[in-house]
Amino acid sequence: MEQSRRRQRLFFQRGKCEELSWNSNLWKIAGGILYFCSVPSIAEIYASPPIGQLLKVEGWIRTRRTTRTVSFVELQDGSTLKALQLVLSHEKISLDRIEATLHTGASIAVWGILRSTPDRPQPFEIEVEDFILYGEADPTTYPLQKKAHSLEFLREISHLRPRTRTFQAIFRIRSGLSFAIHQYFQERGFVYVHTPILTPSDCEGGGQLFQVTTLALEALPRHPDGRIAYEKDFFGRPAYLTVSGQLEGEMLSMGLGKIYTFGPTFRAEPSHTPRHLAEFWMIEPEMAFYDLDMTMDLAEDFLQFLTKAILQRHREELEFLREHYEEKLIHELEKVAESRFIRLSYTEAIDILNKSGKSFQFPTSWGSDLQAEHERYLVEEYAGQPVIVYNYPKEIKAFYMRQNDDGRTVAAFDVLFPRIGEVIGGSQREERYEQLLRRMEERGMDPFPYQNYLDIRRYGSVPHSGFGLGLERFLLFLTGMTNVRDVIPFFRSAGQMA
RNA sequence: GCCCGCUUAGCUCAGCGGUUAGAGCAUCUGGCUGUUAACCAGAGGGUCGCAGGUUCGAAUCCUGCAGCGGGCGCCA
Repeated sequence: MEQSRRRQRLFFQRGKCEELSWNSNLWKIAGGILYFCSVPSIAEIYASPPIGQLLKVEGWIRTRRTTRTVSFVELQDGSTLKALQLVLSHEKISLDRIEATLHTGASIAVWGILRSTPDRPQPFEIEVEDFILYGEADPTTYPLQKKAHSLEFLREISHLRPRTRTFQAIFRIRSGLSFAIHQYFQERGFVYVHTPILTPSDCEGGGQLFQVTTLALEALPRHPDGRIAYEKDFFGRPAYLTVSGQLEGEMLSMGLGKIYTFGPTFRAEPSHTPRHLAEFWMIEPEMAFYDLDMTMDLAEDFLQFLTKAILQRHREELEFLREHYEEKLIHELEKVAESRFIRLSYTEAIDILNKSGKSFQFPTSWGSDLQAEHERYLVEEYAGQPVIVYNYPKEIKAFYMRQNDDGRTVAAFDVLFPRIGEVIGGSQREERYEQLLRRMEERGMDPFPYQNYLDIRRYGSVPHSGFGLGLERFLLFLTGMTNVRDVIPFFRSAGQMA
């Protein structure tokens, strides 16, 4: 911006005017003098309006309103949720040309002077000298209109929904959140590591995996006994898409100290809910020498840092989403950013639920997992703010979580948020070789695929901990959306590839 | 995987056994002293998701299927 404005102040040679083309930033005025136009984004114009200057602006048409002598176009270019009003005098630009081309969704470049309009709803507008059409948008078939559309409808046109302010706001917040996540960890000495996407084992045994193969599915090579001949597959053995980078993250943290992963994760579970995706993004920090309390402190500080970052850096987007989707959005974010999370041991949580006087669909008793209705009660009725539940019964948690001295609980924790439930799950890991092996045997797990994972307990093992944050679920909280399909650009879920 | 709901014009929806299926917005046409979801008038636009059944008669009732949405489970 600064550079292009300086350029505009330079003088240029006299000469004949070039034909306007899409990449032309020249403009001829009376006398045949050629000027360079600056080509600011709409965000730059709002940040520092170059009133009275000749500009070239490019974007997509949001709406057009035509009166007898003049037409108004609202132009958006993605740089801000705000639109730029263009004024087209029918004396300069024929009404026929306007009506033939300037429809909602069409893309154009305009040249014109920025005029201040202090007595109008918008602060300024472009008095258009001329425009060119990049791409038309036939109004009889273009799906988007100037009126609001349902999120369900927009899900069917995932290639066009980035044209809406709703999705511009969401994807800007998603971008800002990703940046803030890196910022938080980088400023605190964490190393960003890339754990593999292709994995050899169905680690954790729980989630269903997507199998990856180069074998011809219609003619699988088989052994005489009918087994599939995986030695002919690409890796010489079965391969899958990762369901978590945690096990590799632990190995990396045993050398690098504090690490985090931030990447895609794949689950082949046919869950038809507003909270599940087959491909989603997860952040998994893993810290050597961290116990459960330190990790819960980190998780709370992390979530508050991210929430504050979005409040500070994405006010415009939050205001838009608050106005159109969730009245309490900013209020909720501020509350989370400011107040300490309530910490309850699992045993305390069960006690509170038992004494609540509520009749739950699933009864609460020590040893059973907390259901969605229980989490909702704890967060929304009991605490009124985020809750961390820790020290769960070992039977309902994963094999790698560290056993507590009581013999019946593990050092696990979940962070429960208003509206979205569990946003973080984490634990101190079992760093003692014998205990880990015994846990796996109790569960009937074959330790063979976990030799490397066990090995790091044999050589220089240390107490360590980590957690996982589901990016899309946290984005539900930050944006006020209620379906994870609306916070990822192109969703993949059971039976659907947007 | 289990349960519930929805599917009518490009979009959002009304009609829920009885003439030729409606509204707003969008589109098109005309009008309008610069509009702000502009406004005013008019026009075009529908195999009422698909298949079958009940009935003198089905958008409407029943069955199956499909798609979408939601609740629960699993989880992040």
